[in-house]
Amino acid sequence: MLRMVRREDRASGLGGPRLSALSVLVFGGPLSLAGLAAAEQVSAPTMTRIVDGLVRAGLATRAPEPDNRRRVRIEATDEGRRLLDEGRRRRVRVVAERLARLADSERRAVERAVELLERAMR
Amino acid sequence: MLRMVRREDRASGLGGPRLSALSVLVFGGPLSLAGLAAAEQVSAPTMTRIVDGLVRAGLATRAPEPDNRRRVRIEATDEGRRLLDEGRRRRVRVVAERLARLADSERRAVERAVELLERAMR
DNA sequence: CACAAAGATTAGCATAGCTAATATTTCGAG
DNA sequence: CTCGAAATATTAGCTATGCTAATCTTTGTG
Repeated sequence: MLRMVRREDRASGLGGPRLSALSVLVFGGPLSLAGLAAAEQVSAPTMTRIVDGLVRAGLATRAPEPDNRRRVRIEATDEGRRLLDEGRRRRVRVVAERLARLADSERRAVERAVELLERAMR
Repeated sequence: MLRMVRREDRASGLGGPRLSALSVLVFGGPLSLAGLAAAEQVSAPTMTRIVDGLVRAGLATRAPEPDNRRRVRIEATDEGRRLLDEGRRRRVRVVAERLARLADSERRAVERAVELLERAMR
């Protein structure tokens, strides 16, 4: 999901992959390991260790699914949600400050270009 | 310099940091280790090892500077230049194909927005 | 000459990426 | 109902990247 670690993100103490996986859990809800690995385009063993780190840090929980105990259900904790919200606020603030330098009409032009690019790149 | 490894880059067999450092050498010319580390915003020991990899792969050379032998001069090889050019062609082609979906006026609107954002983010 | 400063490397640790091999649980065929 | 195959996750073992602290080499200076 997230693809880069920016200066504003480093305050969290988490590396990019953990932060990114956590954001999938927070904004997309609980997932199996395979689901999370697919969402992050990473192999299952790699995701196992990223989740290890999140669980150790108290940012996610891991428990076997009751229906099918081959699967694990990975879920963000409240602390994980809080950490991510703070990170997002920091990020948004940095970009918002810079966008505020543009005139209203210029900002509208940027919005329009974003729409065009989203359509073209899809 | 480069910040992400895209699908189109992986054909090179190089990871993001090596590819990125190589691009600095190719487009910016030879540099000392400290110079390259600063350009890539990475510590000197980290850059030492990235350069190790480039040299092992035959994509860069490392030699002591004759004037001041404390320094090393790191330079891209012809093979390094070739590899990077091919990667760039792949990348440019992917984006160009998608941009071709836009009408001329739309593409001009995107260009204008890029200028605005470059100014605002600086 | 002796010692400090500059520049690079080495040592040692953690995170992330991979593939191959190994549990563990579930399902299906007979 | 049992036994083997499939599904899912983890472990093992490798490489690459990131860091700081310690070291080595070269240069400059009192």
